[in-house]
Amino acid sequence: MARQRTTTGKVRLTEVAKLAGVSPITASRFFRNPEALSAGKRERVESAARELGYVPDLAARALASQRTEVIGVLIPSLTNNVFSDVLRGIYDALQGSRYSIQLVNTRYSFLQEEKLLRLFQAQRPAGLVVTGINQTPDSRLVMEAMNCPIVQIMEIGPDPVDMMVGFSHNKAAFSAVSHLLARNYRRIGFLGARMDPRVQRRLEGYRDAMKAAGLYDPRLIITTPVPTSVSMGGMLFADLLTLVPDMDAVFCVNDDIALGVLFECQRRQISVPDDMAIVGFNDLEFMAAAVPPLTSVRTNRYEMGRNAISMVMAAIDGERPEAPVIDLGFQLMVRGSSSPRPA
Amino acid sequence: MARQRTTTGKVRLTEVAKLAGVSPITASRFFRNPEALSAGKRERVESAARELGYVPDLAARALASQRTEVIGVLIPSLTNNVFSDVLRGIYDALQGSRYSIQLVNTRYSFLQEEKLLRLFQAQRPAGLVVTGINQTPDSRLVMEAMNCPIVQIMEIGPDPVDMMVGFSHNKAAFSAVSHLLARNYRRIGFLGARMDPRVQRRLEGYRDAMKAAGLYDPRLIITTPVPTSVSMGGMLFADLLTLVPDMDAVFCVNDDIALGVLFECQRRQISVPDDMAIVGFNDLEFMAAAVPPLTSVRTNRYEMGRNAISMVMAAIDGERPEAPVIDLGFQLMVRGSSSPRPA
DNA sequence: TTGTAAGCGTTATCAT
DNA sequence: ATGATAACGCTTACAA
Repeated sequence: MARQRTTTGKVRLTEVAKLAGVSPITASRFFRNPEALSAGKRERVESAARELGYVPDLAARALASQRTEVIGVLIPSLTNNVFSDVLRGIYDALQGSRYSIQLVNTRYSFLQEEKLLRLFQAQRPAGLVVTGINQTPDSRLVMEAMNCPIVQIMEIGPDPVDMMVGFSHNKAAFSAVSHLLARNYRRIGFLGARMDPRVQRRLEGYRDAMKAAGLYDPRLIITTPVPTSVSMGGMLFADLLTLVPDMDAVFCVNDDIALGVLFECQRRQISVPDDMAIVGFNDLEFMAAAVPPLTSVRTNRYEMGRNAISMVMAAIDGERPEAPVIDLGFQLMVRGSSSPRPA
Repeated sequence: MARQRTTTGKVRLTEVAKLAGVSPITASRFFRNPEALSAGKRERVESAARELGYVPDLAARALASQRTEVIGVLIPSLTNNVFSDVLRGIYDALQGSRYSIQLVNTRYSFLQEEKLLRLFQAQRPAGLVVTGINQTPDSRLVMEAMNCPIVQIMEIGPDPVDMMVGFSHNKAAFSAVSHLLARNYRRIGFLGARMDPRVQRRLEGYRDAMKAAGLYDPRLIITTPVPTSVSMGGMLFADLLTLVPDMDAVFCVNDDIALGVLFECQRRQISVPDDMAIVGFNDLEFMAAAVPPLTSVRTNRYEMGRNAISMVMAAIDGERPEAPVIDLGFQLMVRGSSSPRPA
């Protein structure tokens, strides 16, 4: 009748406490706030724990305390260089803190995102970092119910769930295209792949700039839903050039595409920038090393990750930022691939 | 005197059970194995849970059941393209399973790795994926004490902690260098950055091949502990070429370095492969798109990630692979950058 | 198929 | 600074 659980065979806090000659709660305090103990007990608990090889049980801790030290992170892709920089920032900001990261991959799917948010809900994370600002209504409800600090990253917009760190993709693209216009390029193509919400906004920025200059022509736009790659850049460029032979510049939604264009130009002996200017997006490391060096829009990905985690950790400690939305901006890195063109 | 915990305000399993008119354990079974309930109770529990907005508490579950559905993954870097492919494989293999990933970053530090392993120990993960085979003795002790399936990935060797999926970096490098030798290149440089254990083994493979051909010359080797990058590739190449002006080929420990070499050759009007052959390592996507296309060693990174998780999940279910060590091999992707050279 | 009873290992609360 | 007690929400073991 009585319960006969197979004994865990695991060292518990109680046993450490017994060996140290203190109560369990004192031993518990030792692991969370050693300063709170008298020097004598502190040492006794410490040596008892070491002697028994005690390993605290995080699940028990989470259940008893009703909180965890896990920060959930939702990103849409792991293939993307862009997110590896964000992640680096995230993990760097974490360094030395007591938090750990639970990273999940939404695969650019809002339904997947919704599922994963529900999973997090069951986990009571201490905080959450979510990519983008286009969550489904249900996702928003879940997030609002979660009662923990949440930072939306990569872009900014009105109506944050809680906090935001990012920049305006629209403005960044507008600025890149305006740069080409200012340098006398006129027939500027747009090359886009895997048109996620942020890439869509870059397209809007392109359109705005071209329309403002009275040079908008929908034939200059080519996109594909397929994931991005260097070779895809070459292909898009080749296709567009066939349709628009007088194209004199391209704005690429990312640097991989820009590199693919450069290679395609080399292959076809198209001189860059004399016959074709190239501007990329994100400013990955190779852009400056290319021949010619490629102009790009630097986005502060590492800082976004770092800031997001700092904001979450601060908010957990009750420190709210002055403004809930942080615009990290962007910088146009002008290089040889978009040298001024004679008018 | 009695405990007055601030009520959680949270819907518990008990309440769902009460509303459904069943015992808590029946409700519990519904969430873990709905088939085990009679159709009537199943529906009543389901609607009760929905009505109350029940969210299970994973910590309570973990404590009561003494297990979690988290697989821990330790990787040394997030900046590295190589690991983003491994991660993609990992997350793809996970899709649809009940497991989630806890990803941690060792930063190529064995001490950090040891710390993180201890942290995992407190978490009772269902399984573990660890990068490389060079853990510290203490790390090995922790892993052996963890009593869960463990897969070491990226390389293979004797004496696995539990299971392994990878390939021989030594053989892969040997094969790449042998290819250059077979095509009549003689003064083959070695360019290496961030010399982690696997890169060290590639250096050994290079040495073995050059020695076997009677062409080994330590002056042909240049390395740096600094992290890898495209521009670093250009710099290493430039430095080595100054020291060894008659160099006719380079074996680069990764593709970023190879791309940097290509750009540097373009900059200096060194013809590839006529004046300089280039071979990279990993076969990132851009290698085939470059001009000329760059020869590289394809490593099955995605498959390593996928296999690792499949092996862990199978082992959790008691299914052990026939062999504990899986060699995924490599393929030499021969392209224009290493065309045969007239003898 | 369903239920009863007893914990899982820790921490919050209150008191000293 | 330390301790006694009662949970935290769920599942295991066993019985029916």
